[in-house]
Amino acid sequence: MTDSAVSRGRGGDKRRRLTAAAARVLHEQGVERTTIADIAKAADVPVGNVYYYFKTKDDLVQAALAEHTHHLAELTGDLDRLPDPRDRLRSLVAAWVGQREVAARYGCPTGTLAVELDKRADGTLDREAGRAIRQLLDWAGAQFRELGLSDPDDLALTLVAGYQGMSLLANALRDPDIMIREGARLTRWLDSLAPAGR
Amino acid sequence: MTDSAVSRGRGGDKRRRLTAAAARVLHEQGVERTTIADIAKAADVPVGNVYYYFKTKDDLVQAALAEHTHHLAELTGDLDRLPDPRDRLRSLVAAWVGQREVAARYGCPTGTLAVELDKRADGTLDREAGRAIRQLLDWAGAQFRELGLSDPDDLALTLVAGYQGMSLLANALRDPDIMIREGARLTRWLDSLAPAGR
DNA sequence: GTCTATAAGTTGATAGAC
DNA sequence: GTCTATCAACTTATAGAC
Repeated sequence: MTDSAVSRGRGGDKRRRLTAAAARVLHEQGVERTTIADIAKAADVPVGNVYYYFKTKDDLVQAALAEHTHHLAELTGDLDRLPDPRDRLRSLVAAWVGQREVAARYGCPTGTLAVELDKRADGTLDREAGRAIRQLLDWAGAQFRELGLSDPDDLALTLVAGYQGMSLLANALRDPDIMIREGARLTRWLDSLAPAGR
Repeated sequence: MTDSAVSRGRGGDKRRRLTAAAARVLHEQGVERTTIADIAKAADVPVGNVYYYFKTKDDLVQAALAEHTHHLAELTGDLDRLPDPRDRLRSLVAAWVGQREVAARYGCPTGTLAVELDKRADGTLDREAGRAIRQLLDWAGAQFRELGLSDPDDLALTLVAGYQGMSLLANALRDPDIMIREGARLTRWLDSLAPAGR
C-alpha cells in the first residue's frame, strides 16, 4: 500500500465523513441545536479543520440535505425496477413503515429539516428543503400517472402528506405503531384506486 | 381612574403580553432562533425585565405552548355547540383551511413546535407538545365515537395526520392552495364515512 | 415592582503554525 | 493539506440601582 493510498484511506475521505455525520446529527439534534463541534466529533475530525472542507455551517446543512435527497433518489431508483407502478408505491410505503423506529424518535429527515429551515426569515436555505420534498412528489406523481389515474399530482400530494403527517405524529407521540396503522391505511388506499369512469 | 387601575392597565398585563408575544414569535421564528430579546421587543417589555415574569427561556416556551392549547380548547368548545358531530369535524377542517396563509408561511403552531422540541435529548420539554396534539386527537376521537363509527381513534389519527401533513407540505412548498386541495379531500372523506354495516 | 448594566458561557469563524 | 489557538459576537441569566 502506497503512502497516497493510506492518505486517501485515512484522511482523504474526511469530507465524506463530515457529510455523513452532518446528515445524521442534524437529523437527530436539529440544525440550531447542533454545533460545528458536534458534527466534527461525530465525524472524528478536529473542530477547526471543518472549515477547510465547508466554509460555513450552512454549507454543512446543504451537504446534509443533498445527502438525504441522494438517499431518496437511490430508493426510488431501486423501486423503478419493479414493473408495476402500484407495487413501487406500495414498496415505498413499506419502506417508510420499516423506518418507523427512527421516525418515532427523530421524524422524517427531510420533513423535520424543512420545518426548521422554513422558520428562517433570511433567504438562505429556507426553500432548499422544499425542493427535496418536491422531488418525492414528482416521482409519486409519475407513478400515479403511469397507472392512468386522474389528477395524479393530487394523489401524490395526498400520499406524501400522509407520510409527513404520520411521521410527525409518530414522532410527537413517540409511538412507532402509528406508522404501522397509518401505513396500512395508505396501502389500502393505494389498492382501492382505480382509473376514472367506466 | 385610580392609580392601581392605571398600573394594571399599562404594566400589570406584561405577563400576558409576554405570553402572547412568545406564542407568536416562537411560532414564526422557531424556539432556537428566537432570543429572549426578540420576545421582549415584540411584547414591548424591557429585556432584563422578562426574568421577573419567567425564570427561564423554557418557561416562556411552555407558556407559549399553553397559549396554543388554550386557543385549541376555545375552538373545540365553540364547535361543541353544533348539534351534529360530523358538522363539528367539517367546521374544524374549514377552520384549518381558513388559516392557510399562516400555515403556508409558518406551519401549524403546535406541529412545528413539536418537531423542534422533539429534537431535544434532555427530558425538558421534548414531550410537552405531544400532549397538546393528543388533546386534539382525543377531541376528534370523541366526535367519531359519537357518530357511531368503528375504530374512532384510528379515524382521529387519520384526520390529524392529514392536517399535519398538509400543513407541513403547504409550509415547505410555500403554497396555501395545498391546504385548500387537501382540506377538500378531508371533507369528502368525512362525508363518505358511514357506520359499519348493520 | 421595574429596569439597566453586566457577568458568564457558548458558538461560528479565522489566523497562522506545522 | 492538516490542525491548534484564539477572536469576536451573541445569548442567557443575574446583580443591584431606582
